[in-house]
Amino acid sequence: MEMESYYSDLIRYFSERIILSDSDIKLIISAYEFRVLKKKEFLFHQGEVCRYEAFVIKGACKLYYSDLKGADHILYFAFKDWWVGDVASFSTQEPAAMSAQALEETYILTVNAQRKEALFAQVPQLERMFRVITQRTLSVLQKRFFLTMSGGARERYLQLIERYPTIEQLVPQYQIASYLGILPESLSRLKKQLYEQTI
Amino acid sequence: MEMESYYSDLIRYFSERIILSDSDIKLIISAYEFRVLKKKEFLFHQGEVCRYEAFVIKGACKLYYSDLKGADHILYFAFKDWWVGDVASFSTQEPAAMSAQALEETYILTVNAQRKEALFAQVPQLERMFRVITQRTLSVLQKRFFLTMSGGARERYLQLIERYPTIEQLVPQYQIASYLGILPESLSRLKKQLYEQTI
DNA sequence: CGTCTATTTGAATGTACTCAAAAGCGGTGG
DNA sequence: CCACCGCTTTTGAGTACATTCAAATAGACG
Repeated sequence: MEMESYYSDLIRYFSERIILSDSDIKLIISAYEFRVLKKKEFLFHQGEVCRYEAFVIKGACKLYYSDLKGADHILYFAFKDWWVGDVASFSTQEPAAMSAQALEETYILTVNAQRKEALFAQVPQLERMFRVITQRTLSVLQKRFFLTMSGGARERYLQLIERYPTIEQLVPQYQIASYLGILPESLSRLKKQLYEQTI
Repeated sequence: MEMESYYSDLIRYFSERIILSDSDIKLIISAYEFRVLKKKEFLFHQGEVCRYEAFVIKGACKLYYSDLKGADHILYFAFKDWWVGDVASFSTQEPAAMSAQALEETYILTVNAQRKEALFAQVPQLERMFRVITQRTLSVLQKRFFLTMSGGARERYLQLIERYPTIEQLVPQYQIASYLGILPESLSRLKKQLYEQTI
């Protein structure tokens, strides 16, 4: 796998959403930097400024919030073609509300706020594209919020494995529990209960 | 209060965020339509397309999701200077995940998707402004989600009245319970408990 | 004043949590 | 290859918080 092909994933992602000229593509490639995160390495920590927004080429990250009691709450897992960042911290340079950590060796393309701003000035379609992406992200989170408010852990778990059937192969069970907002013990009991019903 | 002054609220809101020429202002005014929602009137219903995005001039709306059991979950209250809409439904014309209803007589300025698109083409700075607004909305919801995951109802209630000290004068208690994700009975007990601790 | 709606209170229930310990699994080094 | 270690998952017992269902009280509005 050549360096070039890492960028081709990003260009493909953009091209599926907006029309790009050859010069646009050159500008994009020069704005993003390739980087490898080792397993358990952080892209940014909660409480520090999120200086980079990243596009995942290969591997996986988790974005999570650690509460005052020390419990972690996973906002989402970022696999191939997902974005990793704290929107608020990245755009305002204030401390991040969450951390981003690689679950395995992960290849990413990163950009800092200045470069992204400059890129928006050079390729104005990107401004529109990122607005649409942010709208979709907001809408997905709204639905997840409603699901959390209206249902119990069982419903959240069932919807998760329906939406991402392979998730249990990709991340350990205690991380899934953290995503669902329950303890690993509770998820274990939940799965046992579901299994017993199936018999 | 003259019709003109309704628009002045919107123009002030925009002018605080981006630079507008006189012709920009004229375009904005011609894109938005003034409308009054009577108490309990809906701007859009869950399951139907959200055809209008609205800016609140006076009054208040609630945006909420009704779950399968018939319970309501308030996403947010929209007062003066807030936006009312379902971002996903408005932009894709798919069915809305929530409803928007006036809590009292409410004055709004509305725009439909076509007009908003046309306005973006005419006043490109707006595209940027709405991207920033959507980012902030996303960030606020992320924090609320983390609060919901990490804390109990007491913590959510205390943070709400700290952030919006006047909220209890503006909306009835059962609506606040719905916002907090608990039943009115639970909120009643919670407040009693907090009051007893104070003595 | 009377009716309708909102709030409070009570008792029993349920879901997920806490604390604790055992069992399973995977990798490492002897 | 197996024994051991650390980490993950499972299981158990007791607890906490919010719910459910039901009824009583308080408030708002015509």
